[in-house]
Order: sequence, then structure tokens, then C-alpha cells
Amino acid sequence: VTETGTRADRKERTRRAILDAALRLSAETTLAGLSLRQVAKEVGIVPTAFYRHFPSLEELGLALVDESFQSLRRMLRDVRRAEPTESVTEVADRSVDVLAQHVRTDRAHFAFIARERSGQPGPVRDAIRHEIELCERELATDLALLPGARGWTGEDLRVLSALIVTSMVSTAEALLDAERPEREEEVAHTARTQLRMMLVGALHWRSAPLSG
Amino acid sequence: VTETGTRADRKERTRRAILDAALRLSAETTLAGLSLRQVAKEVGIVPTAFYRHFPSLEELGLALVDESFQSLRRMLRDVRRAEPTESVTEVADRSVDVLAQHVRTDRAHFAFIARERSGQPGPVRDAIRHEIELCERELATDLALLPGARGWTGEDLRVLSALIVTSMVSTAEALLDAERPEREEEVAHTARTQLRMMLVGALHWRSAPLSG
DNA sequence: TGTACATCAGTGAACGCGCGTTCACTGATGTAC
DNA sequence: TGTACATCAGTGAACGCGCGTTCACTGATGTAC
Repeated sequence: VTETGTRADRKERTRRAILDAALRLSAETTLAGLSLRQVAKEVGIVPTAFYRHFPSLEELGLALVDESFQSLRRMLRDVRRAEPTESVTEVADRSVDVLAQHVRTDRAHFAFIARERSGQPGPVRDAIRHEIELCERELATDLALLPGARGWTGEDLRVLSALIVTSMVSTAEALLDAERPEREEEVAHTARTQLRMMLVGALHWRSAPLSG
Repeated sequence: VTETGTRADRKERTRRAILDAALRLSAETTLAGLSLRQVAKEVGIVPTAFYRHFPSLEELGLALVDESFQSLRRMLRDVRRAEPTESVTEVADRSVDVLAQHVRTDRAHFAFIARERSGQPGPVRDAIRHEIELCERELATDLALLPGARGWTGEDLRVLSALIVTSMVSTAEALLDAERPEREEEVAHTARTQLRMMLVGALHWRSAPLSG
């Protein structure tokens, strides 16, 4: 193998290789289970060369968090890119599809977030939970603009958006576990139905609550 | 400290102390992050004494899984203990309360399940996911008996129960994170509203779906 | 009840291993003239 | 273009540490007579 490019290019390529190896290896255990020596071996460098790219293992972890959040936000941006003509159902269905598509594209990043969200307590877990809380709040403001939202209180909005985000996080996890494309479509189909059910529930919430 | 009881008593007490120490320590990291030497230190025995009680660290892990599942099943039994006079709303509200109460009582076990469910791949995670799948199926059969269930297809039942279980798992996690009792009550209140919303959605699902 | 022996929970030394991190180094790439 | 020097990504030896596990042991508890 002939190495090409400037010294800076090569350095960047090694850094990228370290990040990729770390994502791959952490998928087999946990971020906390990562070992610098393992990563170095996977990349094909000597352990000490790692320090040319990151000051410590923890900094590598933070870089992975950063990258993964970029993928997450990219997805959210796509979800919110609604046509003005879209119906509620269309927005719901499209949102699930956008999620499924991004999970497929940025699989390693979503898997990283899913794994570390419930994992070891610490700054990484806290950062992920905070990010998801932000999603809930953003969704609540989006939901407030829906046609049927007139009857909802602020608490209804908060509660509904928390429920929807929980369901979407769970859907993302199920998509990550789906090995075959048909299974992925099943998961997406279920998620679409669930999202519609939640919206139907919310729409009938104030106007026709449960009897008893 | 004077040690009392027969030799068998003392042995059982040490075994219990090991399990408790393991639950406590694994809460600070992960089951996979547990170290035999840490556990032994916490219990106050020499590392090698551990082997008088468990053949290996892995067996200790399986014992924790077993104990935790017993707590989980105990809760499910309580949830399903419905009065014949209870309305749907009453069943829903009581279910959330039963969950909250059991999470409070068997906190360490529920925390263990929550942590390992999304944690390191392996037999423990698989066992937990399988157990949750069983919950979904049981719930689906329970839901089929509801007054409003006549219009639902088998898929509706499956999709709804998956949604409810996801929401309850998330509620359990939120309860575990709640430090103060008032925060716990907030979480329970939100969970009750969400559960009602989902049921309202399901009840109007076939009769009055979303327009568009 | 008293004695002789068996059991076995807990001890302490020792092992080989992978870990993160340090340090002085090498030699190809880059730069100044 | 050619040369002399600087830079710096990657090397390899070494460190101290906590790990799981082995082994022969100790001495209090339990049991048989």
C-alpha cells in the first residue's frame, strides 16, 4: 500500500481511521470498554502514536459524541423540512421515513447514541439526555402549530411530545437491531402506525376523553 | 462486630452481601465494568474468597439477572391483579402506580435491567430484551379483553402493546432518575396522561382515523 | 458432656496479562535559501 | 533546481497498576462417638 498525499492529509486520514475504529470497537462493548491499545491495533499504529491525534482516550470519546450529535441534528433538520401543503399524516409518515433513512446512513453514530444513552453514568450520558430533552422541546413547539392543537394546554403539548420522542428513540433502536431490509420496513410500518395512534389520541384528547 | 448464626447462615449472608455490593457497584458503571476485586473489597473479603460463593464473575452476573427478573415478574403480577369492576382509566392509572411503587421498592433491580437492556451486547442483554418482548405479548392479550377492543385487528393489538410497553419502560427509567418524591409524582402523572392518550388514540383508531 | 476428627469460609502469596502513559528515537516530508 | 535544516507522525522499550485465577494454608464451626 502506497501512502499518498501531504503529511497533513495522512495525519487527517489516520485521525479518521482512529474515529472509525473506535466507533466499530465501541459497538462491540461500550465507550467505557474501549481500550487505546485495541484501537491502535485496529488502526495499525503503535499505541503511543495515538497521542499524536488525541490528548487522551476521553478526548476521543468527546469527539465521537460530537460527530454523533452532528448526525442527529442533520436528521432533525431533515424532519422539520416540511412542505406547507403536507397533512398531519404525511408529516408523520415522512418523519418516520427520514428517521429510518438517517439511521441507515449514519448507523454507527445512532448506535453510539443509543448505547451510551442508558450506559455508564457520566458526561457523555448526560450530554445525550440533554440533547434528547431539547428534541422534546422543539417537537412541542412544532406540535403547537398543528391544526388540531387549539384545544391543547401547554402540559398536553409537553406530555405528547415526550411520548412521541420516547417512541421515536425506541424506533431508532429497533431499526438498528433490524438486520434485514424487510425487518426494517416492518419496524417503520409499526412506527408509522404508533405515531398516527398517538396523534389520534391527542386530537380526541380534550374533545372526547375516556369515560370513567 | 460479632458474627452470629450457623456457618450456613454466615455463608448465605456473605453471598447476599456480594450480590448487594455487585448491584451497588454495577450502578456506578456497568455489569461488564464490575471487577471481582472491587466487589470483594466492598464486601470486606479477600478476592479469592469470592470463589466460595460463585464459580466466576459471569455466574454472579446471571444471578443478578435472575433476581432482577423476579422483581420484574412480581410487578407484572401486581399490575394484572385487576378488580372486575375497574374501568379502563382505573386500570391504566393503577398500573402506573404499581410500576412506580415497585420501582421504589426494587430500585436496584429495575436500575440493573434498565442499564443492561441497552448495554453491552451479550446473553444478559438478549435475556432482558426477550423478557420485555414477553411483556408485550402478555399485554396484547390483556388489551384484547378491553371493552373498546372489538374493532381492533391483531396487528393493532401488537402495535399498541409495543407502544405502551416502550412508554412504560421509559417511565421506569425516568422514575429511576427522579431523586425527589415530588419529581417521581410528576413522572407518574405524565405517564398516566400518556397512557390515557394512547388508549384514547386506540379507541378512536378504527372509528375515526386521521383525515388526510 | 468431652474429645477427636472433618468440613470449609476466608487467607495471602503468586502468576501472567492488558492497560494508559512516559520517553528518547527515527526517518520521511516540508521549508528556507 | 539543489542543499541544509526543521518538523513531526509513527516507533519501541519501559513503567507501575489492577485484573482474574491458582494454590496451599488456617482456624473456627460442625459432627460422630
